[in-house]
Amino acid sequence: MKIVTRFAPSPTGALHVGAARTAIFNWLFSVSLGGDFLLRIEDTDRARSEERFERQIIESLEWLGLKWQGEIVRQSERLDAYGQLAEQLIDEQKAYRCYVTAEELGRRREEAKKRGEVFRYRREWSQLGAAPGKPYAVRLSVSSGEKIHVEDLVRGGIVFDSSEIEDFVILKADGFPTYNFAAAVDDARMEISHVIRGDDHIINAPRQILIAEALGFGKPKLAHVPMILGADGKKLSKRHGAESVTEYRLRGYFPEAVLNYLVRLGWSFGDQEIFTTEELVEKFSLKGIGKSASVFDSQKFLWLNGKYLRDMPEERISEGAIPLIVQRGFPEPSPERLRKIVAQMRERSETLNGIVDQSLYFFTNDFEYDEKAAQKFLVEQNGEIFKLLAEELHGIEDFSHDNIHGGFERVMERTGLGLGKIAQPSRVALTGSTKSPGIFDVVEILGRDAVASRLARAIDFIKSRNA
RNA sequence: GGCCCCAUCGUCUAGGGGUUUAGGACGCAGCCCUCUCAAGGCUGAAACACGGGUUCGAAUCCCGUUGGGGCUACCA
Repeated sequence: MKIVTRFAPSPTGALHVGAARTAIFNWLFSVSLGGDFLLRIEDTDRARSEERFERQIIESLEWLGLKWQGEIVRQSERLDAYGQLAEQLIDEQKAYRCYVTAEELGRRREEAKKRGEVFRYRREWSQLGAAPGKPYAVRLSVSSGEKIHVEDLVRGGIVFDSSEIEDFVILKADGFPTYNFAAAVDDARMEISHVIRGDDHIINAPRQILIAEALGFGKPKLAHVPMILGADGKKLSKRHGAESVTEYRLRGYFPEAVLNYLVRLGWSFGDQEIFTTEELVEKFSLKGIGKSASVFDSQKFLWLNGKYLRDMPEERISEGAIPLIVQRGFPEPSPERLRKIVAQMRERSETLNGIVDQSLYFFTNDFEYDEKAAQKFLVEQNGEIFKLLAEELHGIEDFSHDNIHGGFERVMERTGLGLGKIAQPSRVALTGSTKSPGIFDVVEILGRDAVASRLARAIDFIKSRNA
């Protein structure tokens, strides 16, 4: 059997990490088995679907490197097909027109709830309010008292009682299919062999099976993967903060890291934490998927991204950093200088944005002193050190790490102080804070002029403060 | 409420009857390295939800309880 999977997002928002993981699982499954991975846009909710979301989802998929085969299928472009199939079911008496409005139904549901009853649509209401030309929905006739067996590749067999399922709508009054109908029809039409989707769809499985059976279509194999929960244990959603792939891209995460983190949420391969994409393709299988929901841990995600950051070819980091630097209003540094900054900062950051945000003092002399740091280190006796240091560094011909080290050594000799006593105040004078790469590296990257002016600035600062 | 799913450290997970003093990872704590911060290395604290079975033996199998989650739309 040819393996065909699909990712079927509805364009009602950015690509959510939960949806992204579903896409990743489908993609990995098909790629690892030499099958096809298709993309279908489920834009049957006219009110909520927007084209910009579709574009955003596609962009995220491309960014993650999830390539699909063939044309994108849009359900909104296939209205005729769903309509026809619905008509066919009506002709075969497997479905019928329902004239009861959604509002009326809502009212009845309310009432039933008040009485503590479970509301289920009854066929006898179908002619309620029927009139020529009046809009209607199409409902599937569901006979009660039957067992519907769902074979799930992750969970095993699940049995539903058809009595629990009302005659649900397959075609809305606006002529659009409902999710269940469109999905069942398209999965068959696109010859999807395996449907891998979130746990929250388990409940839809029997309905889609009913539709496929009514239509005489084959049924794809099903695999329901556990959901991703927020830190509060609830279904991950907008209120959990950064939850879209776009968001993480903008925060300076790498696509490989996003892929790696997401795939490990709910799937595992022994003890392994880090996977290249090639390894994932090689090692992925449905067997590794767990059954319980997982909590999205942004700290581990950050750590993983940092891991990738430390391993990544330098050029790629530099390339990614340039726009961020420019975006913050600084001129683009020379490649050599950027290379040095990146080499230092990649050890101290987790994301691309982190690198840039933590190295602002490399790009401007006009930075603020950290208040506590200034309090402690920009004091009278250190002013003398800055003067000596300025002298020693000024005389250095070749402004390299080793020669700078020598300059510091001479200051140490002249003052009788240890390196720490000199480096730390200098760090504050040069970077405004007590945290930075090694002081010789900082000095080298800054260059003679910036170092001189910053030391002078610190000396002035001390003076003005004492005045 | 009804239906469905799930249950190993705080979190992601390994383990699927004896190999287990339950392993790894994030996070946390300590130590080492060290000019600070990181990175890196080492060490530590930290879990089989509970109750019944089955079995010579159960984290592993079964049942129940409890807890959590999902769905309950002319949303997907």
